[in-house]
Amino acid sequence: MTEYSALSESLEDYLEVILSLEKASRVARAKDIAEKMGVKRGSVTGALQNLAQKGLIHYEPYSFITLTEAGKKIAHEITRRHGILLEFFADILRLDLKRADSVACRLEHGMDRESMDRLIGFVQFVNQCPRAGKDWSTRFQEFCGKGLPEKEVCQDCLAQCHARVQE
Amino acid sequence: MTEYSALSESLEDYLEVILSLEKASRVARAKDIAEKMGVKRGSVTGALQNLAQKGLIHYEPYSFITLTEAGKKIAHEITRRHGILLEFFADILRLDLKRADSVACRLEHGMDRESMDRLIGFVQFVNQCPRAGKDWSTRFQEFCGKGLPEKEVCQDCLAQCHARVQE
DNA sequence: AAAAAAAGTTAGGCATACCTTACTTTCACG
DNA sequence: CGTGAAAGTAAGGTATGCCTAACTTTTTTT
Repeated sequence: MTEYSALSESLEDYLEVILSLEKASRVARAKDIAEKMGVKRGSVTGALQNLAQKGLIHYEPYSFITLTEAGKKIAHEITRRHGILLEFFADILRLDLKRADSVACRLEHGMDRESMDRLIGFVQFVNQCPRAGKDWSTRFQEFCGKGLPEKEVCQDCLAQCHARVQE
Repeated sequence: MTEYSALSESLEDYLEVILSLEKASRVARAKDIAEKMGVKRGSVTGALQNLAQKGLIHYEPYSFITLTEAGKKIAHEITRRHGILLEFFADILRLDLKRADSVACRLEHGMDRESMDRLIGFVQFVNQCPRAGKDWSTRFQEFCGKGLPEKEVCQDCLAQCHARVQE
């Protein structure tokens, strides 16, 4: 049991941002963290001290910042949550990328492991189950604008779907 | 445009709780609010003063608490979000009620209007589209345990689905 | 290598949102 | 009707998380 439930949303965000900066530039600089987080440089220092004290980053004043193994683990977990939520909102709910990303960002902290696993499963299921799939998501998009179509259209849709799986 | 985005998550929770207490008992008492929120009685007073000052509740020290029209509107909005999320996590993702409720509670503050509307649409779509529906959710549940079934099972599933819509 | 610019830190402030303890009001019942 | 328990409030404390302004360190530029 990784006891990181103690991390605040804000600190989770910091870890996520540090990970993404590490990926992009090998190390994270306070200025870039501030920029990505939308906070001022001064606000970053305190957060870094906090994370360092929790053993999640390597931090020496006036030097570069990297994640520890423990920090990396958490950052990956958050990033994964973010990614799945993004996929759900963008690919399944068909929200535009920007909005999907922003809502993923806000929800990622509220998802527990089990709910997350279910959501992952659901995204996979929609991708793999012949009754769902990409074209089904497109149907959903149409549904959002016009509601359910004529019965014949539905019958047709299902007939095609049926045919496809018999190949 | 109802400018209540300024409300903190905590205050949104207070409104939601007050609404549910009003429904149950016509008025909300500070003690019950404290109990439902899982905070101490003393913490409630400050929140109530804050809400009163924002014009969202009728509040006189030592007397009962009711929502103003503005407060009612927000409380209903939050409650609606909660309900939809609950439905999604319980009926579609098939999480048990308790967990679905707790995750709904945590996510409800992060949902914006548009994402909410999409999710509402999706829940409706899953209920109405012949390719989805209750039995499809059951398939999902099986998928969670065992993954996608044999091809023949899928073909069979779709054949039945097809037959149903031709009735 | 010195000065200027950029990056980072520190210190002090503010708002939220809890807590606890002590005090006040209300209400119910004897 | 008056008193004690329950409900409510007030005051003061803690932690988070942001801000600004002033200061220090580092890096760049000439």
